[in-house]
Amino acid sequence: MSRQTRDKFLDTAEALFAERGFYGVSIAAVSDELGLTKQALLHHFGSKEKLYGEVLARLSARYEAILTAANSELERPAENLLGFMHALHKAAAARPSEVRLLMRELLDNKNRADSAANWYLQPFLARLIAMVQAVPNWADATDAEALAFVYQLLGAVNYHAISAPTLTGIFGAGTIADMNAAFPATLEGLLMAGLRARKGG
Amino acid sequence: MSRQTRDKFLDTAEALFAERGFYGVSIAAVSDELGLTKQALLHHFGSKEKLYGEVLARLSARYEAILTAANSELERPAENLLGFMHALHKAAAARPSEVRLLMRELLDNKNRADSAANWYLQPFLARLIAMVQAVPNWADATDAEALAFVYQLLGAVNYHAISAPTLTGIFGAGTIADMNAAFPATLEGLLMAGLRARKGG
DNA sequence: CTGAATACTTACCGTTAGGTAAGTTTATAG
DNA sequence: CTATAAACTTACCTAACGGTAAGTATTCAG
Repeated sequence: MSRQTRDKFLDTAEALFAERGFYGVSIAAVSDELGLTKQALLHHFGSKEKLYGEVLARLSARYEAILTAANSELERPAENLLGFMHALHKAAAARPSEVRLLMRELLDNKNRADSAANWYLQPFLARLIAMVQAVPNWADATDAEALAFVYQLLGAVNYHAISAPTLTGIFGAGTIADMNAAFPATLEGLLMAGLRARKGG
Repeated sequence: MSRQTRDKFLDTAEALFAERGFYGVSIAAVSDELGLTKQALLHHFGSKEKLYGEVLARLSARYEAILTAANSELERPAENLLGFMHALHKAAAARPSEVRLLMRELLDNKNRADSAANWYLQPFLARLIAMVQAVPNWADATDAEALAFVYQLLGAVNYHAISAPTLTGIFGAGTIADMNAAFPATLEGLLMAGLRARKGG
């Protein structure tokens, strides 16, 4: 019974934090959504900060899983990287609120040394750098160069993921549905062409 | 005299909103930074919402200027697009807090129909779509396809711009300085290769 | 010297925030 | 049947929030 309520709190908090940010959400708003009082929430999590921490930890675990799952074909580095980017895009499209939350954390953690972003991003990015350097063309690239490249792709995926509401407001649902449909192919073109571009494209 | 204080308020508010978001900043925090009371701020701007609106309006005007400035060589569409992306990246690198603020607005404006993002982004994106379609390879691309492409580049630039603090925390200042140095060339490779990739790359 | 406007300040108000204290209800183990 | 613990609630506290009201100090035109 406890597990159920706890998880419901985490689900609701995740959605609200993604939508309005840490300071934009009160613990009363979270508990109201479940028909409970804020003291019920405090009973389970102790404080708002701890609730937020648990939300981020859960999110980090999910990304860890995507990373592990997409890491199958080590003998074909370019395809592996491509597969990973597609998996990331798919996950981002399926759960845009997760990306919104991660983006907020990226913006907010500037002055928080103990931030979640640091420990979930580090292995994640290290792995991606290695994947880029596994591609023949990029074998001699420095970490910084590989990071610059892969971070651009990450930015392309994540920025797109958080933009749907705004873009729909500007261009209408039809155009944005077409854009989303065109996105994976365009991303693939960008990635593969970018990989080849190094050393005489 | 009034002009000076007003502008100082706007500068301070812009920096703080970029750092902590609308709800994370109190008007007292802004005015304290200038050694004034919050009533001085209210005297000039009326309310916190209006202050925020003026900050966004000023920001929007600056981006308008970048757009106009980088729109010189219309006869060479690919180079024009490239020039624009470089200008955007340069502006983002020079004033990362602006990008942070715009990113927050992109996250927050979901339920605000009258949001600033809508009116500053629309002409901005329309222009970029036209620039992509002016490239021979992309002449027959739909708006949605061109948008998908250009939005990936926008994402690459903006995501990178807000990430410096976090990345520095993970990889150290040296590696990130190298990454920043490598960024324009990598972006150029991605853009040009991506442009060529369409229709048999 | 006077009057009005501008740029502020001190004093205050109602609301909401996160959090504590002290119950009460419910389930379960002995 | 009882004891204990977990899952809550009601009541309350202090601090901070955005904002109003009513000043005061300074500047400057007539």
